[in-house]
Amino acid sequence: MATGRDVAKLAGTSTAVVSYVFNNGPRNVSAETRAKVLAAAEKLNYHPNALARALSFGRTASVGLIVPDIANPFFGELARALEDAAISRGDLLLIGDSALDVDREAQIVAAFVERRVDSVVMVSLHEHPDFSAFTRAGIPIVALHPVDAASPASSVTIDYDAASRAAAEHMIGHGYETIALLNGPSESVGAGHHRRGFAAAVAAGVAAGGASIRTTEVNSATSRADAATMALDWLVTPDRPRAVICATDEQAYGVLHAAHRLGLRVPQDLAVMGFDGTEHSAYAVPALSTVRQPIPLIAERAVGLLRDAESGPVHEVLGHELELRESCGCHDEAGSAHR
Amino acid sequence: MATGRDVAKLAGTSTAVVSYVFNNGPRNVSAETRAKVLAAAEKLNYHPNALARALSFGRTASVGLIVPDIANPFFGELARALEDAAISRGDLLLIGDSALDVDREAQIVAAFVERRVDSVVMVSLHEHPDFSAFTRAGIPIVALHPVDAASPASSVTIDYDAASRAAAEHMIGHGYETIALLNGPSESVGAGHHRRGFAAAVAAGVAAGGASIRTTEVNSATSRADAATMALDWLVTPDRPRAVICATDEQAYGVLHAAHRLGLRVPQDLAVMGFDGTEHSAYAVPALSTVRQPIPLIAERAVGLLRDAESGPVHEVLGHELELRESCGCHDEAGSAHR
DNA sequence: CTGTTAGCGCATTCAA
DNA sequence: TTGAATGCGCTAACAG
Repeated sequence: MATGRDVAKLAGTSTAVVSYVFNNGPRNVSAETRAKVLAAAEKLNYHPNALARALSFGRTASVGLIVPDIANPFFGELARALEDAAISRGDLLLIGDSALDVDREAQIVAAFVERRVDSVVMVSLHEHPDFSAFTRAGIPIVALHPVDAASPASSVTIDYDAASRAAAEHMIGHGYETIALLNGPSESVGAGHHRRGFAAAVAAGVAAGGASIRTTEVNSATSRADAATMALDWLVTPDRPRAVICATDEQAYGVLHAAHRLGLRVPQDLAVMGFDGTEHSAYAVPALSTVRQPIPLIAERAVGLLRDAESGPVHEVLGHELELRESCGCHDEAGSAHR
Repeated sequence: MATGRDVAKLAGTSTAVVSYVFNNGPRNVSAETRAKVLAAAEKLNYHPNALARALSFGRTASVGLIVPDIANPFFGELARALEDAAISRGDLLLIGDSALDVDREAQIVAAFVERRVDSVVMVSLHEHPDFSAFTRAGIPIVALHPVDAASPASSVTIDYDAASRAAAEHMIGHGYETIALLNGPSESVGAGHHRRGFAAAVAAGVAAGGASIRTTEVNSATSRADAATMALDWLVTPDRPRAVICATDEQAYGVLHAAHRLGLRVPQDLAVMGFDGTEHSAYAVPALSTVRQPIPLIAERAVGLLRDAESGPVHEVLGHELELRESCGCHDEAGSAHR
């Protein structure tokens, strides 16, 4: 690869001028020499070495993203949105997939620190993540899930408790009397929020004098495969619930599949509610009712916080939205009337 | 961040020794000083600066991956598999999402070149990609789709023509007499392969004296949203086909959704075949019959080619597999008998 | 407006 | 076995 020196030599100038040209500063360059430099660079296929530049400049123009599972479309959409935001700032987004493996997560954290990413956006596998590797390196970090008050990380999230509660209240409003929460692994990051939101909705329903509701919590990994396997056993029993509220869309897809295999009609025999609200949820069979997280907004705010990150951790809470479609029993897009 | 000099100072040695310790060479270090260096590094939270190291060493220990759409689970799974392969080599995988946008693709290519990734794995948006930015920089590249014979890139693919043909032959074997190909955009990268494979199967069927088959090709973007929208209009007409073969699973999901909305039963009223075979296809409603690409193998071979990439472009063709489930009419996992 | 030069942090050759 | 010194490619302060 050609270096700045090669370009300078060919253009008959110094390396400083080459630098000035490619950075539009900090010194001015005459139009004539600028043209010569550009021509030489073109001819030599010169691309400034970002490593050397970063080493000198003290900034890598890159932000790291760590997600638990890049094969989950929710994180795919998130990565997409963050890349949009990063690129429009002139940064490169480095995506790391921890693949639901804590060792892998640690490896990626280390790799990002060593590569001196300017900042990090992270969805950790841990309930109480250890951000010290980043903070000790002076790398600002935004978590996309709630963090401890004492944590050095900023966060951008929706109000999970409220969102879960809204989902549950909606199902209660449908009049379903046996409702199950299909939660993530019971000690997983978000499980407590879904549990609390669900319980709050039930308590409020009872207080309001509604019919008594039987509830249960079951668990599966956050994947459609696990949820389907689990649901295939679970929903075959005669005391299966009338409605299922899932902690993620992925799990909801698994339930939808299991219901189909078992010959259960959704929503007539089993109502299903998801959580996350990726674009895919609209194209499920049947269309999945879900709680939509505002992914583009989350991405935008996350990089926004990174930009002016000097002022200590900030915690932003964004709004969620109930996306009501067919699977919960609201709309009927498939023909036969119900509800 | 602490530097090697800080560590050397605290350990009472020179920076050279620090380097020797962290690289296990090229010189030996006495156990005693080694311990002192390690202790000092630990205390200072020393992480070697990968940029400086790369600048000096001439190697960044990173491989770039460019995919058209990271929100498509096929590419998510691919990224996952490639990250596995890269990490086991001690490399970091940089994932770039071109988001189906050729300008974005060009930006990522430039960013990877400037960051001097050691090699690139790419699924281009172009039918005839221009790899010159990489080749002129001496960066070896593996495409995961067929490339021109004159191309400097290696490739790892399945035989798309044969795979498409196998899918079509299977549907013909079911006895469906009106079969449509839901292809990608007609000038898109893989459209020609699917078209040829489909045509070959039909011709072979006719030659074998089978019943005459009416065929059509329709097109949509490679997304379930587009496919669903398109199918909603298309399948409502009385002359809709009995079977649809899709160029991607994403499009098949869109068809499944549209069929549901239109009250068409799959496979009784409409048989559907996908293509790609990600894990998700097994959990569709109904389970999707599809052509499975061997993603882990593709990933492994891709980084394998990168390792010993000095010997000019290599083209590997891997095997595909027909994954027969419910949507094509083969299995019935949902109760009522048919076929 | 432009050239010279000193780092940025690390790896490594050459001396010791 | 260890230390001093040089270079990787680029930026920016310092001199012209």
